[in-house]
Amino acid sequence: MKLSNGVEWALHCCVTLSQASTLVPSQRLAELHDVPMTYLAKQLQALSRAGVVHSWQGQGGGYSLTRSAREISVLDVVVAIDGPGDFFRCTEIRQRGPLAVPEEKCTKMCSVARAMATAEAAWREVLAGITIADLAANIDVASSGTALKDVRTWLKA
Amino acid sequence: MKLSNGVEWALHCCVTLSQASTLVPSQRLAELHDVPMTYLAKQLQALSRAGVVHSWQGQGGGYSLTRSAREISVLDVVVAIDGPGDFFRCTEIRQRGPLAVPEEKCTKMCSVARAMATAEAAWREVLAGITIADLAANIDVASSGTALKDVRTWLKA
DNA sequence: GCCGAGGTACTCGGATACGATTTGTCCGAGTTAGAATGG
DNA sequence: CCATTCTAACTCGGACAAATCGTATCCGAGTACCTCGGC
Repeated sequence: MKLSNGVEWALHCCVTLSQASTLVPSQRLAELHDVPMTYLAKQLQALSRAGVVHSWQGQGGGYSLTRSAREISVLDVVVAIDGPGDFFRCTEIRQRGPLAVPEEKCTKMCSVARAMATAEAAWREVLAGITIADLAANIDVASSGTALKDVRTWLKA
Repeated sequence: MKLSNGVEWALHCCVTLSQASTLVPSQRLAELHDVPMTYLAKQLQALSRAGVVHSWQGQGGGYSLTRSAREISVLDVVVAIDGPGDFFRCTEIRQRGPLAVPEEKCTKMCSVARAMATAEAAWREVLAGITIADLAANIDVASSGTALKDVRTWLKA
């Protein structure tokens, strides 16, 4: 099991957008991160559909965050790219085979599914507690405060 | 992103094996859960390689747990089937493009990768805290104590 | 000089091929149980 | 009757196809800016 590469790109793009004072087209985002423009566009499309970013067409158009970077969690981005589905989907094995449990007896979730759901909830909780603003702040600390400034400068050029 | 179906099968098989007083061949496990025998064998193979179960060849052979059900965590099984790799693998985007950070400056993990790693650790921690014995106990409670007894009886028949 | 219409260039959006990973299947190697045979 | 050998059936293990999902790409729809012409 692995997460789509698009998640990483989307997160970096959101951090970049949080530093932009103007709209940023996908061409420019792709250039900055050195990734295939056409494929990145697909991810941005997903972000747009999920309401994380807003798109503006036409000359001078591009993408912008729909709300403050502090209001966008990492989970929002992950769900937008990877879909809302759970890692683990119970196929109700207990209802199959010679010892099948009748459906009316299955009032509670299967214990296996429950365990996986609990773990997944913990995962989601952590991601929901981290915002794009947090990511940006950490990046800045790691680079001694130059990284975000460089990005802002580059975006204006 | 989704977890392999084999994980669910493997977990149920481990619960079943925890109730067995003798070796259980893959044919019988497949019959009980109503899944393709040949494919289930593949998952059991993975469990065997990971040291979760022990296999015995020849007539009267089959599988058994290598240790007590209380000593086997759900995480052990998941890792055995799905592999030890992380969901998220950082491709070091920060080292690419016009604003690439030189490698010697990358002493700390990327903040994006760190966020994902934290979330994944939380997920693993939950799964590491749940054992096959716990799963069995919960199944039994949900079925008013009949499910495991039925399994034990069926295994002897 | 000002206003408006038109064209053009640039943007995003969905539909479309390719590749990799997961899923599913098969046959061969190894081992044990049992039967047959000789003592 | 017992020990030994042989056979045969049953088990797992790794190697082999098919399907699904993620990756990558292209071309069309839409919009804003700029230019050009008329007033």
